[in-house]
Amino acid sequence: MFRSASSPPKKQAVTPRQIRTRERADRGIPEATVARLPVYLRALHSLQDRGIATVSSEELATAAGVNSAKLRKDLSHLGSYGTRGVGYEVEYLVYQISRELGLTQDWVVAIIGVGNLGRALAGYGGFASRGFRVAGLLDADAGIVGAHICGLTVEHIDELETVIKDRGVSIAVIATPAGAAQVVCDRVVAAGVTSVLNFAPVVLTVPEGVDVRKVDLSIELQILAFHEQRKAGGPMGDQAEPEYEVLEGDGPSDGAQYIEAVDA
Amino acid sequence: MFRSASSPPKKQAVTPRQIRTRERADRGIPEATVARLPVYLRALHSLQDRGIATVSSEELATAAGVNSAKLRKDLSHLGSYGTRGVGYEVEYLVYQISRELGLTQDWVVAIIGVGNLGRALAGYGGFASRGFRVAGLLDADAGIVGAHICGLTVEHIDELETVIKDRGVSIAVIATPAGAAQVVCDRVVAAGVTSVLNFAPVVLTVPEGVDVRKVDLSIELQILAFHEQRKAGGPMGDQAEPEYEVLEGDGPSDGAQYIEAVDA
DNA sequence: TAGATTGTTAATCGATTAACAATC
DNA sequence: TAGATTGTTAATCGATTAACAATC
Repeated sequence: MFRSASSPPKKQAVTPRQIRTRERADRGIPEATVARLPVYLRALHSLQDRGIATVSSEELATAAGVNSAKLRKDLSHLGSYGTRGVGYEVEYLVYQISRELGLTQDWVVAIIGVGNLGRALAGYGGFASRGFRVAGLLDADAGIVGAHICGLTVEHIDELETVIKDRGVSIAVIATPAGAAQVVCDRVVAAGVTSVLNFAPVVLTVPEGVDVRKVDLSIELQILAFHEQRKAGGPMGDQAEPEYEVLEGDGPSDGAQYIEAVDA
Repeated sequence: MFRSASSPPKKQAVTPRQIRTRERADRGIPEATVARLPVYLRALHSLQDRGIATVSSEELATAAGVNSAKLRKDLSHLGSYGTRGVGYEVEYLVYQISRELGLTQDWVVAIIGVGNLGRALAGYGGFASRGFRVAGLLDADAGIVGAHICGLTVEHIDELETVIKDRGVSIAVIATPAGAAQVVCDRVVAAGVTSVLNFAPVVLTVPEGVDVRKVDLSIELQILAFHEQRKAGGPMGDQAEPEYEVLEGDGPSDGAQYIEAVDA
């Protein structure tokens, strides 16, 4: 507060790029950084468990699987929470990252679809410890409704709107079959939910202002397969290099030779 | 083949940037593109199911949830598989993307850890239809070993190396508790696996040449919470805008005022 | 003070996007 | 030919990284 209008920075020409960068920095934290904060938080919790009170960017970066420049850059978006020559105080950093991520408050979650995946999610210990409280399990299958899972009773999907409104659900986890996902999504959004975590293998359509994140087991495997194929063991791994060199600087319609390579 | 040395492109100065871009284009497909190919493939399969034979970049992009320029750019990395004025032939594009991702061959998968999550993965229909064959389910719990799940018998973790080698497993899916994940990972890598899909909430350390992808349920929720917090409903949502304006052009250590805002 | 480590700068890299020439 | 749509270009954007001044 008391530092508001003090000591303006040295006067200098400002490029459009710099203006945009500054606006972004002021407004929020880069998406890539947000996605890594939970990873840092987990590493910090692990350090806490081991009774470590202070950590350097180098050590924390290693624990989180990133390079230290990236870690420092990421943390600098939150503020100056380290001490030069010393490092970061673990407990303080845990608090700051938690607050930034919104984990100092509780989030009420409903899981829709109580198959194996829904059950796995309901029983996942990582939720409760991070401020996520599962307050509803819903399913369309009458054979599952009424079952007791992880201290909750499975309710019928007809109760969806009631559950969301009465219990203040703000995050919906969709673990239904693909065919039901969009309908369920429309209903939770209509009931006021603005954050959806989707495990169904479909692209959900939502109105402006609603956030959807997608976890797709099959897509991850397909990405692995792509890279696996390129390794020595893959059937095309050895041919790839010379094949591409022949094409260097060539025009479009390179595609034709791929087919030949496969048919041959 | 027969187009190798024909018609060199117009002579012109080439910047270092262009050289790098060309090298990358020749060598492979950008990671961001690879990650989207499975999404396009799914959308195309859906079109096939509906009997649609041809699709424009605009339509396919909408179905996949991306913009059409990005889609065309992505597909251009594979080759020229469209027809100007017409669009893409669905069946042909399915084939080309499948081949590029390595889905025209079968990949043998082992799932380690047969809790609810492992079971969900074992039963996931999206695998078999994409060329992934689950050939092993392993667990350390004697109470689960021997159980029949999705046509497979759960085997003891002691059999891990045998299963991997005898059945030609090339992708390991780790669905164990956090504490067991690194040990299991070390073992599958030692047995020859070079692609790992990790569901355990830990950062795995692997040697050069081994690919690890990570799916973390808790991290996805935390990212959602961050954005949810910034919306109108969140406690800071309304204050954020004016608060930031005061800081515009101010020096470092902006962080201090965040704390004040919370404490106040 | 000397050593250590942060926070920031600036260069580079990779990804996105609008626009449009090429061409069916 | 006229209309439609691809494939490519080039501008812009956002992310990564090494290097180092600031400073504990």
